[in-house]
Amino acid sequence: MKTGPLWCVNCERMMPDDPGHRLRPLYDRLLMAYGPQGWWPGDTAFEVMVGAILTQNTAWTNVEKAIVNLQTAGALTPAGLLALSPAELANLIRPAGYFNVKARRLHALVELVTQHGGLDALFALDTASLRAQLLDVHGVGPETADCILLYAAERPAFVIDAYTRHILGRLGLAPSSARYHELQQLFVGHLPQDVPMFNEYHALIVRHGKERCRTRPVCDGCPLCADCDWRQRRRQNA
DNA sequence: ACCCAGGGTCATA
DNA sequence: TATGACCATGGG
Repeated sequence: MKTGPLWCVNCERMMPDDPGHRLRPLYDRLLMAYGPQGWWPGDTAFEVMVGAILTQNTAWTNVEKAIVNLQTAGALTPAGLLALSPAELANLIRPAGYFNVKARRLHALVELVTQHGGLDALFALDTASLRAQLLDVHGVGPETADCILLYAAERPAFVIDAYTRHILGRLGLAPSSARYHELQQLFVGHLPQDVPMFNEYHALIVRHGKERCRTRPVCDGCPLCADCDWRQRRRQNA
């Protein structure tokens, strides 16, 4: 990725060339501001996988209702979920929205688990193979695959979402045209491959987004704007 | 009434 | 490659 020098428009000084150098301080500041987020909410790896599908473009509060319905129906296991008809499953997950689409996606995901003879066998795969298998499932894209890798299989996969793109853009750390893999490499390439830290980092980014998106003026009390280091913008010529 | 959430797929140009 | 339509409920 092309990266020019970073210039703080507030304090008028140069920042390190590599935007990746800002990612550790960014994490520290988010953690300081919001504290540990305790992700992922869910008791089992399978429940996390189900939640990863259900939360696609959907508020988590709605997902919780769907999870409760599945739990009550005994459908939070591969066998239990597979025992449901598409219509029954769709009805249970109705509160999460897109219920017909997501019912099919859940069945496809369970099919992958079944093909490998269970979740333990599936998660015995190396990370690259597991990610490829997940991406083969209809309805599992890069973000959902990495959510499952990180929060269910506990692999060092950094999750990129819309909030991540927004924050990186505002801080001038990546262009809006950057692709998923490029943004992911920015994090993976400049941070230790630490699963609990990746876990917390993404959760903090989402927390920050929910906390501040559309509820307050952009820089009013924002923990990322608290000192001038965060008001940097890329410049062509210093 | 309007906007959008912890996305992904598919059809077009 | 890059947009746009579509899926659908619930809370602000």
